[in-house]
Amino acid sequence: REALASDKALHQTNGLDLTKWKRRGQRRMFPTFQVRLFGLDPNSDYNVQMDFEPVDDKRYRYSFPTSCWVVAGKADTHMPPRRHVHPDSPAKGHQWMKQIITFDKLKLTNNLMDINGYIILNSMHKYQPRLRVLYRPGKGEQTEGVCLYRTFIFPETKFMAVTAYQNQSITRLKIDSNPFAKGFRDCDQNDCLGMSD
Amino acid sequence: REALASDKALHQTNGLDLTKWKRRGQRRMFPTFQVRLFGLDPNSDYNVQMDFEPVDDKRYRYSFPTSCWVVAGKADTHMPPRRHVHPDSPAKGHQWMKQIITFDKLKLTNNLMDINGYIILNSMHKYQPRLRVLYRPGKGEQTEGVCLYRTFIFPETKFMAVTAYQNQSITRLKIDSNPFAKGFRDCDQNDCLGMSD
DNA sequence: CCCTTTTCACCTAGGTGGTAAGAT
DNA sequence: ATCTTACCACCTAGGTGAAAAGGG
Repeated sequence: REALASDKALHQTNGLDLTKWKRRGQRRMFPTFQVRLFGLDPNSDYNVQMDFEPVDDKRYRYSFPTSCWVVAGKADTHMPPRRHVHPDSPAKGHQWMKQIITFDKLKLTNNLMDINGYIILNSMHKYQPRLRVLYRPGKGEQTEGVCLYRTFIFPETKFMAVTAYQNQSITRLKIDSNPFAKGFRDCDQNDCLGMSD
Repeated sequence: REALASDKALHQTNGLDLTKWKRRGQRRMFPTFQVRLFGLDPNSDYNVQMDFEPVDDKRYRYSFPTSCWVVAGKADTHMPPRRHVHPDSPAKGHQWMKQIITFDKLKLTNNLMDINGYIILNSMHKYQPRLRVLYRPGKGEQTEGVCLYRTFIFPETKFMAVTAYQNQSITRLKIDSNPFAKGFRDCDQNDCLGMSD
């Protein structure tokens, strides 16, 4: 059951294009990581970032008979972790707090040679997204030059990186909930009778 | 001839949609205002902005017989001018200087009730775009709280605001140079034989 | 009559999973 | 056998001028 919750956040780091080398192998996260911040100093500058921590030292495979992810050996060597800086950074505390922060520009890839600054993950490995809030001391402030930050982890956002979906119910979930996958929806569902359009 | 140069920057503040009230009457500037900055302090924060100044107190109309803009009376009352802050603001001097700054998010409207923060212009009036570079003194700095800025004006960027094109050659120029108008191009031109896609 | 608004087909730009071919 | 890559049809989202309709 725990495993199912993780499954829901399963993401794809699939290959694409190659016509433009820049575009090779990159996909968004879906669902998008969103968060709301409280308690910042309204008039100070903050940087908001995300990174991805390997959950364990294992490689997984999907067992179809049991519909479960099972350990399939030791982890591949991980790349030095990259950080995705939220594009609104830097911004004042009051700007960060006044609305939900959405990481919809964050892109994942399994291309070790990536030069676009995308987050590099190993397929078939499990990851824990992490939120980082950095305080930027102003000029002349006592702590200038020091980097103060705090890390937030939401265990329910763990997921398995894949290049192709392993679990049919995840595929269906994404098709039903991601607007860009509308073309694959069965319009027999009550979805299409609702107020959607 | 001078008038022709202005003509080239002619823009449209045309109406759209209305299904979404938010979307009523707004168009981009084309060609986009672009600029390159030098001589900033690399490690200080700057805001980069644009606004639009009425060139004179006149209203114009287009004389088809003479293919010229002619004065057609006194100017309508202008709205208090809005400022478009470049979305990368604030940023350090070295970030502004390392590449061309493009104002492609700037939108014009003639909707006096606009609530989106778009630039409000009067149709059939002449405008001068202005660039503003604001220096933001850091915390504890001597000039903190004071707003230091410099204004840059490029006379060749003056233009007439319109809701519909008056001059056929402007229409042709835009169709030929704006990628979004590709559907209106005559493919008899040598354009289509070139290395364009 | 002159200008503005609305709607439209046709683009750019880019995010989906399916699918077949490729790689190991 | 298992996972990855490349390509595709089909979407979302939004920027074009043409043309018809609207308004003073």
